[in-house]
Amino acid sequence: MKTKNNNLITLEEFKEKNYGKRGTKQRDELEAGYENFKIGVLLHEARLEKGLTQEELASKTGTTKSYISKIENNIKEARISTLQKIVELGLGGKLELSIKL
Amino acid sequence: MKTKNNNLITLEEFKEKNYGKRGTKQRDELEAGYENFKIGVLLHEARLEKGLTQEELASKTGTTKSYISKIENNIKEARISTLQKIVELGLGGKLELSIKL
DNA sequence: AATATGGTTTCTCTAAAGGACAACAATTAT
DNA sequence: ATAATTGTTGTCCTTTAGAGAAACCATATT
Repeated sequence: MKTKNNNLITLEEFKEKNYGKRGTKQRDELEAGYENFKIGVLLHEARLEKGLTQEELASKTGTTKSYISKIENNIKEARISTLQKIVELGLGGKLELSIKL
Repeated sequence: MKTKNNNLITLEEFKEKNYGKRGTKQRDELEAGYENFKIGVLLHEARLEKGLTQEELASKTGTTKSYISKIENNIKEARISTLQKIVELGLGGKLELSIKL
């Protein structure tokens, strides 16, 4: 039996790693949804929920795990169309975008 | 008195022009929210609500009206960060993004 | 007819970013 | 210890965003 979620870090660990502990400015802004888009967190979260590795997600989408990693860590800003592809083909989900006035 | 909304085409006209009349495949997909993001429509709609011209929106954002036009017509795919800038600085709104699983 | 306004389209150009590949680090299992 | 799995990071090449300016079209106004 193939063990899943072996080395998958938790969302909390991920957030702390990238944005610091709760209580710090950056982290609070993230939780509140302010600041720049942290699409990486969204994607990371969604991937965890599906129990997929970066590699699995990548292969489903025709991209690479390194690229997935960079998106999740906000090192690269993926195109909307690319995000869409990843979310739909890779996660079977839907990317939603709206403008609040 | 400066007349506003002179030559602003309506959203319906805009959609019909770019995606065809209601009942056509492409247009129906648009209305249903499927297919690629029609972020252009969202932006166009938001701009109309604010009663701004492309030029006004452009100058507030430090970009050009030709660029705004291209985004609205899905000729260029704006970066998320750029969209954010336009929505926040230009329209005083907020760009929202989410992943639905 | 001419002028003004709003929008579309075409062109050129360059700095920036997308995205792939491979090597690397870190954790866990054997 | 070592091998396997997951994720990160450095390098590299190619594509494109986005600026800038211009011409063009449509509609409305004088």
